[in-house]
Amino acid sequence: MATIKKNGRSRLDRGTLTRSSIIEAALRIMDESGESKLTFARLGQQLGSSPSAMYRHFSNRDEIIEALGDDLIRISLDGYAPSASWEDSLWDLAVRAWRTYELHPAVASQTYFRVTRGPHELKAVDAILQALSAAGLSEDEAVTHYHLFAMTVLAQSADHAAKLAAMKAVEVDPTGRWEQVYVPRDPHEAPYYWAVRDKLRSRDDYALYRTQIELVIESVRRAVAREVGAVERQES
Amino acid sequence: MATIKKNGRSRLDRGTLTRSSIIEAALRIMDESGESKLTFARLGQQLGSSPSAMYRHFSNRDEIIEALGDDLIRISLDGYAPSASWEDSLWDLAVRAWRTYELHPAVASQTYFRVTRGPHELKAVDAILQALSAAGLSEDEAVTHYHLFAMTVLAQSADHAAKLAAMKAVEVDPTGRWEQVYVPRDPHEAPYYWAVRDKLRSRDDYALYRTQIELVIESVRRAVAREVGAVERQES
DNA sequence: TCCTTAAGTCAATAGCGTTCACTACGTGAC
DNA sequence: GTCACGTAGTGAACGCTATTGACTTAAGGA
Repeated sequence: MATIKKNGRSRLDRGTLTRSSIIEAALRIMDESGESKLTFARLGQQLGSSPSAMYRHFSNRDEIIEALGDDLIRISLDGYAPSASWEDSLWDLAVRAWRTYELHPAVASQTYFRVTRGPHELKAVDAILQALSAAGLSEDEAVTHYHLFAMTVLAQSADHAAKLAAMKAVEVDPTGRWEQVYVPRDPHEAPYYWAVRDKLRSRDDYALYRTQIELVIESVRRAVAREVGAVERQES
Repeated sequence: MATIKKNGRSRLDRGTLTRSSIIEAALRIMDESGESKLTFARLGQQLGSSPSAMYRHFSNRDEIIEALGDDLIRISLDGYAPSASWEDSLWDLAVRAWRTYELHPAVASQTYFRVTRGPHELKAVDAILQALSAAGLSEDEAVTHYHLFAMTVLAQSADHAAKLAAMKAVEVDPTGRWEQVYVPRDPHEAPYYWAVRDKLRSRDDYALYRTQIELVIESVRRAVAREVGAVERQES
């Protein structure tokens, strides 16, 4: 891999570094150490190259993060195929996003709100629209519910990912701050809180996520019923 | 304010800097220039002090951001009082969060996922629980729907804020990247997308937000009805 | 075979958060 | 009144960061 040059210094062969090998290393670094640890120096270490070699493949750090965002969509959709039932398709897409974001929380929290304009983003949009079309929605309702579904999936999965990333970041710095959560000083200050303070602690983000997806799908069902009803009224 | 010392150099009077004056300056900087521009040097400029003077009031940069988070909740709840209708109360809280996050997108996108453990966070939790209690929910259902409501409000408002913050950051750097959004190469590559590509562009995040809040409130109504029904069945 | 292109390297720069020893002001004890 | 102490504000470091430009040299076409 590395060639020894005349002057005694080693240097990577031409073509050793590629966009995808850099993204792969960047993903590994982010997963293991968090967003702030993704530096050019670390990338250089991981790849056995000079830090500034990255600039031959990406014009700046932000472009690397953007590429990571599209890669996350690629990972998420890997092997996806529409189900017979449109509801199953939406569930599949929703769960895939959650799982992927959970596996790569640092990347997820840094990229979810970006429009990557990469090839995989388009596939994801198309997959959602296909499911909504299969449900029987008109184009207008499909667009509305596409936004509703995508917004719910991305925002909630990213919210969960951001918390995971923040917790991981604190874990390394062992101050134990995340245990003191929700400890008020005086009962009368927040009586409603006080009454349920023990129950508040246990929180299953994934169960809440599923509830929200169910609400969105229920909304799709109602929209389909409305449109079917409208057509029937028109025909009678 | 600044005293001239014997040696000819000026120095701020003792007590000029406070946590709240620093937070105020930090909020202004973030609003005007975005998250990455909040530096100790800039804070020093704004306040006419040495950059390192901040360390007498905050132990590091992260603690400043955390304090900004609690301040955002304070701003959001300023003047809030429960309405006669629990639905109005929830709507009020939801709209307040959205508006505040929209006014301070850089701060919002950096703080929404944190637990500030500040005094105002507790008030917000209590206000939501109060509304759900007024709706007639049991403690268990109130806790569940508290999480559902809070997760929806925070994640969606923050998602919107993150986009605003990202757009602002790009605005300064005028590459015009945000106009190329959603432009595919080949119709057959993403046929469902292609069919509605024009309709996809116009997107009203706030309208979608209101739809989601409506879905959550509808879910509360159904839970209330379920519980009323359960009690009546038990009595008969 | 030579010559152009571009991938990888290295050194330099400016800006960042953070630390530390230092200075001098305001306060409480006497 | 005055004296000592605690502490707010200072300024000079430190090590790390992204980014740039000049360089070397491998690869590939003419």
